[in-house]
Amino acid sequence: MSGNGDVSEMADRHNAALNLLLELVVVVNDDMTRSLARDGLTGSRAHVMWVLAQRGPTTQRDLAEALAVSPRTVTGLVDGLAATGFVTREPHPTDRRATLVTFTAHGTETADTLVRGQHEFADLLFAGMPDDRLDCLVAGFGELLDRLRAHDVDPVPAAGTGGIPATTEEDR
Amino acid sequence: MSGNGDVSEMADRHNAALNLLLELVVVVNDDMTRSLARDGLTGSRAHVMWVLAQRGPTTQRDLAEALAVSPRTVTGLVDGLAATGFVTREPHPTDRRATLVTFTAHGTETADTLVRGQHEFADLLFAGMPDDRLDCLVAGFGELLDRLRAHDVDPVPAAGTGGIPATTEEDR
DNA sequence: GCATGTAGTGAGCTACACTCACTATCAGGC
DNA sequence: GCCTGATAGTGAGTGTAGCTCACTACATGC
Repeated sequence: MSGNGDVSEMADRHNAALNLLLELVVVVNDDMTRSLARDGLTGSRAHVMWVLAQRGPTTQRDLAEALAVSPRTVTGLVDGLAATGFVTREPHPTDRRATLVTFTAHGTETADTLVRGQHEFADLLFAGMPDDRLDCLVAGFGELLDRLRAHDVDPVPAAGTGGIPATTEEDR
Repeated sequence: MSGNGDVSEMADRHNAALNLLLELVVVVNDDMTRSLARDGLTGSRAHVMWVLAQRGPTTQRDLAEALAVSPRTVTGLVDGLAATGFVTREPHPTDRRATLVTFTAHGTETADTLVRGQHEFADLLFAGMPDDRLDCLVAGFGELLDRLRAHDVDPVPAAGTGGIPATTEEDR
């Protein structure tokens, strides 16, 4: 009985922690979305800007791969960024099929703003935080990421262990 | 000069921590999206299910408020949930303008599945984690949330103090 | 020099958010 | 009782972000 109580107490603590995490996810997302909107960007378009800032002029195909998105989607994102003057499509020097998505001056400027904004955000979250708490948070984030990745990579761990195999139940 | 070095070292640590957090946000979002898709739901529709599970049959107007979304958007979400058999629109007993969005049997069942799934997710993230690390993570999440909320609520803090006005450090 | 593959886009779909305009209904005031 | 104003929901239209499929233009290999 008391053993059972302990187990469910732990489960409650885990659920509470998850709720906090989910709330944090929502709030972080909101904050970033609003901040990006101030610069005339959406999340996806900012993602393109980010990749472009790291790699310099990039083929749409390569952008698609970097963003884990279909080439067609990149066409749309680049259309948007070009329409608002952040990037241009330049001809590829050796491959006439390809275009190199390239920052305009405004684009470069905005990319810098994004970097600065992210540093400010890091400051907002962590400035003045005691070292031990920061260490523990970083370690915790790392552990959570490891667990999630282990789970994602491992859809079917082994053979015949009888666990939850493949719930091929579909209803539609 | 050495002081400056320390400052930028701290800033680097903060940026690294932010990168970890952002990665965590992405991975958590992905995991939940995929998990919901297995139940035939999207994030927004699952949000509706969640509110319905908490409140029972609910007016679309109330759903709109609970989800912080326009009434028109709720119409679309409920259309989707009704088309896939999770909910029905029942007449409101006293107000003929309103409809009560109500679970079908399948909806109730799926809502239970969602709750179970969330508990499993909490387990995946936190099961077997040492107490001190869990404590520290929970406290850290709380602090980050507090900081973000203080920032959101405070677009213009006061008059002319210029600096960082009220660090409102709390960890409940 | 011809077959095959690759880069990008048009067309068309789902989903989620918004606004504006409209219908149906409710609730008051007189 | 009836008219007026607020409220519940939806149709129409827009923007963003994904997807697939089919197609053009070009590159490359044999």
